[in-house]
Amino acid sequence: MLSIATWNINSVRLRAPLVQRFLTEAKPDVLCLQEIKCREAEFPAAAFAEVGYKHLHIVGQKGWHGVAIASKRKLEPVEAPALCPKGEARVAAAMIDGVEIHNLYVPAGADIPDPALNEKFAHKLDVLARMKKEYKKRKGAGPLVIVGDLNVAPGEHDVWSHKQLLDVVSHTPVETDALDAIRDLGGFVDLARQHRPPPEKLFTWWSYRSPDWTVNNRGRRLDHVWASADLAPASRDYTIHTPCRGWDKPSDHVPVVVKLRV
DNA sequence: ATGGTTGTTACACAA
Repeated sequence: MLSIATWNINSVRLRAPLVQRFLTEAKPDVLCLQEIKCREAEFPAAAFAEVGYKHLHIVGQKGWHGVAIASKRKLEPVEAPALCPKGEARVAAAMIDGVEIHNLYVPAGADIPDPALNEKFAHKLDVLARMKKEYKKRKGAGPLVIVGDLNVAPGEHDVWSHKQLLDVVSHTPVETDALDAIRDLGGFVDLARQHRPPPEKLFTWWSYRSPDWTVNNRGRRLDHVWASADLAPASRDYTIHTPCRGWDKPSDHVPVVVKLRV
């Protein structure tokens, strides 16, 4: 069995103790992090080694973005698809136990859902378009898991209010259509919905801009785990670690873990 | 309808 976790940590240096707690309690074989917000040399590698995660593949930059894969098992970095036109640290790829893992951090896209008025939204759509092209081309080329903060809540049960979020970046039709197209043309299965089909609501993120995240449960499912069609039947479990949102000084995202029989 | 919080950085910006 191979268990893979994904978590947007919003500064891995600030939250290294939380990561240690999660790894100690959940014990995934692999943890994919987004928004580490540091360079490779600044990554708190000792904190990971201390709890058994000695294999690291870090793609960082100063201050913002940045992704990393930490593993108990041997990891072989592989070439990541060029998804960001600005060359920001948004993709890390590795082979672990014969499974290719792509750890992605798609731009949030700021507030105005119009690419003509908002350069960041245009950037987000550009990254999604590159994903579509790359993964359509790669289809059928071996077992692949895509994880990460894709910053899109695709379905109406992936947000607290479909109607009220239709004009809100992360749930606009241009974004949700793009994500659906990437998944379908790439031949991927959304493991969350394989295990927990609609109409169950599933959230992995709750905004900091609310005094109490538990009030009205106004979340969104921005963090995803997709498996290539050949691998999806090997999926055995899908868990959202919601209590992590209530830990001291939390990330606004919580970890998601899948188990694969490989 | 609006504003709300957090992290990194340097005297805002990104989310």
